[in-house]
Amino acid sequence: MEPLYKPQGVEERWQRTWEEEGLYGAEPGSGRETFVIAHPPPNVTGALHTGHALQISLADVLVRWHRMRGFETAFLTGYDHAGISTQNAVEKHLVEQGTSREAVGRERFVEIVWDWLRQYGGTIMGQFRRLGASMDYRRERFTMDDAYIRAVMRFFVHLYGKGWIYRANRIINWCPHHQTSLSDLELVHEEVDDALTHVRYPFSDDPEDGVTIATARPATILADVAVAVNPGDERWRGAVGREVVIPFVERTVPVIEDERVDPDFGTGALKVTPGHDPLDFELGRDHQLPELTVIGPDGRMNEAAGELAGLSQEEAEERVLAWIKERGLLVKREAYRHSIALCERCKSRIEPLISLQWWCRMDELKQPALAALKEGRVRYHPESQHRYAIDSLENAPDWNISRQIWWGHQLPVWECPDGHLTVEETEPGTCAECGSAGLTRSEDVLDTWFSSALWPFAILGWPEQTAELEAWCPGTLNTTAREIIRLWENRMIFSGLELMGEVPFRHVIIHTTVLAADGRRMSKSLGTGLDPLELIDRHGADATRYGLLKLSSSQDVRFSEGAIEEGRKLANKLWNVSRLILANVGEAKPEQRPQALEERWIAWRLDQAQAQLGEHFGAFDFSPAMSALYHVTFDDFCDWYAEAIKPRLYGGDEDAQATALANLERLLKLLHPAMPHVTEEIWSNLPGRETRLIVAPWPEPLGAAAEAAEFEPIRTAAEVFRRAGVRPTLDEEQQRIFDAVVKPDRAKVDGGNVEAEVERLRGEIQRAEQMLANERFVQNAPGEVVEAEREKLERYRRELDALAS
RNA sequence: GGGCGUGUAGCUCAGCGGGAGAGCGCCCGCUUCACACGCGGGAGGUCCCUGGUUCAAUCCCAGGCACGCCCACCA
Repeated sequence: MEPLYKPQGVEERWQRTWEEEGLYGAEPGSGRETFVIAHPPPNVTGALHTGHALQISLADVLVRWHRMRGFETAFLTGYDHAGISTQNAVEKHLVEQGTSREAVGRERFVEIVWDWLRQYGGTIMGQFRRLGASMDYRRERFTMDDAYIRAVMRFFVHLYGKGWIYRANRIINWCPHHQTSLSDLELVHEEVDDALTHVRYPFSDDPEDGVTIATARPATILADVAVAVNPGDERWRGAVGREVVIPFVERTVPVIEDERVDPDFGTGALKVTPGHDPLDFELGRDHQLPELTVIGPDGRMNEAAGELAGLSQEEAEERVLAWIKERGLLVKREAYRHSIALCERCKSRIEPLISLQWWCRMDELKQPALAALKEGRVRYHPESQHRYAIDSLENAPDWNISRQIWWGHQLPVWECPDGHLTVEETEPGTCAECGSAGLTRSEDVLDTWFSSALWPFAILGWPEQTAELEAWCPGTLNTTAREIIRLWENRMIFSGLELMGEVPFRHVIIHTTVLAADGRRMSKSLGTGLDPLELIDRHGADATRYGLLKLSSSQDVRFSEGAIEEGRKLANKLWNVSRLILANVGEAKPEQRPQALEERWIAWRLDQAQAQLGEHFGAFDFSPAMSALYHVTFDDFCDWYAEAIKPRLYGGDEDAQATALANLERLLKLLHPAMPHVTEEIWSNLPGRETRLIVAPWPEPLGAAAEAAEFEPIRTAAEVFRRAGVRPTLDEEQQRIFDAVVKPDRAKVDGGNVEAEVERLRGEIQRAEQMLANERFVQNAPGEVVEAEREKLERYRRELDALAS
């Protein structure tokens, strides 16, 4: 064995072995307690990023821990068809080949997508494997599998049957590039430098006077149908009820009043354009105003724009402004910085357009989910995210679920020549209403999140009553990033409750967002992304897992490679202490024979570490769990225990050898969930080892807690061993130095300088005496606090006496 | 405009009513027989500011300053 641990090669070998030996596999119905994670399906065209890597590390450490603890673990995975992303990728590919989506037509395009996915898709699962994710890859599912499609159709028809899915003409977010509607959640907002134009709209009966409005989009003036002011706005009191003339189109429209107009913005007068602005749309509906549209789905001026038809909005704006200026109606034009909505994928400016779309009503659908959240039947961690999730759900607006793209779940909606709609899971022969034939299917597809909402149970076979569904639903937990709460987590919860009367999982871990080292968001387009595969290549999967878990926290953290390096060092340290033990155990078999002080001490420390690990994993606190592993390995196991037993190992003391092997086994087990590869590799080198560590039973505590009384008051390893005179590998001078060390403790004992320790103890005694002399403290503090203080005082006095003698 | 959160050692972060900590970095000394991805020693901090509560505050409360994220229809 080389002194330097090299993960390359070792890790791939174990990943292959574990999978080939079926150790990742899960089978329902073992009767054992279950631990189930339906891992978020990555985009089928996606590549591993740091968020995935963290998410997998979190989930896998819990999965492996539970597997060792004897749970029936199902770590399930698969792909999302990712409608818009995938369509984009394939369209780009077509353009490179000199053709286009439109040229090949819908049917052929969908075939091409499938071919393309077979060729280029699905690479990410190999990357999951490279991290050591112990998923049941045999059960991989895809959101476009036949069975999955049936589940999605069932869901739609069910909601439609309850009257919770409906079609309506409303203003929606339109992406001119993708030529589809988008939900609010698929937008990003960006600040831009723009201009705010103040224009006077003359009164029809007094062209010299009028109402001055302010607009950032003069091109939409053509679609104005009213001017609105706030009812409390004195400035415009006289204008209400009169009519003004819209510039350029010279149409006469009323001046109305509405509470929603902000008197403090601009001039306090709002031009109302229901066709091209969400607020105006609502005003228009409430005041029964006409809805005019002058911008088309391509983002350019349409036929209704008359002589401006076909122009870009910028060109149209110039023409309108020129017209206004000529007639002296331009009051002013000022620099204006505001935020605009962009498509999150292509960054095109979102065009608010009126469009006939399908909607999912949320008011009733969300109620059981709200109740489940409030009652804690599903729990978000950390707690702050639980409150946010409830809040988001309470405020969830109706959901636009239709998209005008080609790749996705086509709506199960058929229209007959008379315009009647038939909604069924499979194609109906005739119209449900009039019985006529010749039905045509809706061209729209469903929002990808509509199908994702079924993930944790659709992959188990729902709506069929399968053994998997029976055994693994509700699952245990789901891990995800904060921004996915509304898009996915809440939707899975209400879907599960609606369709099965059951929550789909019990816990949701909202994990840290890992930012780039400079504090910016990791993003491919910013160039701040970080390739986890590169980290794995350089430091190993174990180190990468350890590092990401160490970084994870309750807040966002900046990436620092130091954390990964710490993991690499830990793997190396473990490797080397194993070499020490394996090279010096002779024929011994692992067995606990704790006799010497150092053996009783390390048993106690391993118990403590194991208990801490359980607490931290149980609370989903990964960073302190990693710290505990690091310190028990470096400080306790290597620095003190291994050093202390060296002479006995070398001297052929069989008790020491057998116990060392047993302790090493325990340490490997504790480390395995976080660092599976290096621990399995060492495990395979232990004498007479036939089973795999991945399925080895989690150790029973040695019950060494009873020993705690012996060690607890002494507080530090250094003191334990100083008193016992153990550290025999060192010569006298080194012994003196070592004796002076109190490494794992903050109390600094300079053994070569007794005065300093005496000084420290005197300080402690003085502080404790002061507190105990303080009547208010003694009277008001809880009894056990005062008692603890008394005990401390006595202990300090004893230690001082011992030191003095 | 709302909501949430963060300001602790040079860096990345723990701790959260009675001792100011970890890893990395830095300085000094060690080719010690598992490991220089190591061992030992050390320097380095008005725990953002100002008030308040408390016998006691980095920790609780109020205000301020500075950052970050999310939400929102300010044309």
